[in-house]
Amino acid sequence: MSANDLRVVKTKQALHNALLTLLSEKPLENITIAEICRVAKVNRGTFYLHYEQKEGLFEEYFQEIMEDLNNSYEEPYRAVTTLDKNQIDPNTIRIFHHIERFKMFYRIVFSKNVPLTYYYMLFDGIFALLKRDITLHNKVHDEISIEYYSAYQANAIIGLIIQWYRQDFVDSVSTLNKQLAAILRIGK
Amino acid sequence: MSANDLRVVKTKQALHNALLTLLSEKPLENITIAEICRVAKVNRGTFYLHYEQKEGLFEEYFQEIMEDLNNSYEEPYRAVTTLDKNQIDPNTIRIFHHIERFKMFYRIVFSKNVPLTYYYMLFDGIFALLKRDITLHNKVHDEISIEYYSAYQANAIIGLIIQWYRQDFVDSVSTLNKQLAAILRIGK
DNA sequence: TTAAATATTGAACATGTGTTCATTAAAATA
DNA sequence: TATTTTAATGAACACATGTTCAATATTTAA
Repeated sequence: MSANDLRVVKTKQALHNALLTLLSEKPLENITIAEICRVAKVNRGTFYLHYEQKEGLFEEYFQEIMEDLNNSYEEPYRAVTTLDKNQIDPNTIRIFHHIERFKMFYRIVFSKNVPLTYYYMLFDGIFALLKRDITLHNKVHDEISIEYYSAYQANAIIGLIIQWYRQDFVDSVSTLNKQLAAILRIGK
Repeated sequence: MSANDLRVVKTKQALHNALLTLLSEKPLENITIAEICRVAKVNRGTFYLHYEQKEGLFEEYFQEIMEDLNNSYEEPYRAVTTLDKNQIDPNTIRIFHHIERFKMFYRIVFSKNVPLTYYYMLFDGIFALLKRDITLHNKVHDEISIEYYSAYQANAIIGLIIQWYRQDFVDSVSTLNKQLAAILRIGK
């Protein structure tokens, strides 16, 4: 099943559109594979040729979103990231902008009936950014494992995002930036 | 459906035992409701009288486990918790002992195809413990929301647990305790 | 112990899941 | 363009899901 084959491209596109259409009507958990295929006018067997679950289809979108997250840090802004408490500037923190930008998706990612997969995708993304930064500035003592330290910091940030999500993202991006900056300032 | 009715008690017990039996054979995701009912010798319709999904059944176990977590902190040990970097002593941190004790369950909780529900149950448990401790010692500046701060710290600890889980809990409890203590010591 | 209350059962139904396989249609390539 | 390659289809299968309802069995309470 060559990814370049026009038939494959057309089929995936139809499935993508169908999922988007259905997501605007109801939550992912209430959408069935049979339904997606009916809307996409694609044979159900064909779906299984490309994906195992409807979650795999959503995952393809999410990967694009994770690329946006990475791109945020290719800019001169890279920051949260620079966990140096003395230099941090709330305005240079990009991650909350990213979440806000795609909050429609993150509402799905954080909903309680969805599998942990997406959570791990986000975790891995932030983990990688932080690890890169921590390694570059190697400001970690010998006794601390960079892996554990990165996991700690990455998930801590997601903790803020969870709290934010649970209030349906009512707080502003700048509130989140300030909270994080203040928290990091405590241990100074 | 009175929870005291002997028939209800017997039915739930049968379903619990069936789930445990099946979990020793295969992962939760591969277990079907129909299968649980066959093993439990309970009518499938009866299952739906008490639960909506197989996940609800697992949730009942997990609630007991969360009680163990809370009990850990009713002892004079309460600690992680006491996020005062100057006083922290790795040996007083109980949470990793708890995870180790129930690692069979946490392997399920953290597996990627399981719904986020259990993650949130753990998060809420740790969140509550930390919030209580932070409030008691109110060592937080005015600019920081206790909610955000608690969410940050709670999820940071879960970050360590995720990293631990991903290596199938090979590291010792004391390694985890030392890592956390060292990380907290950084911001001192 | 008897009567009333109610949890469980079994059967049935429409729909979804995941898989298979021969047939058809569309795309790649020569 | 003609030929080869291969993705998509439709039909069928066994099984799971979620729901309904009258009949039955167990428990509770009088």
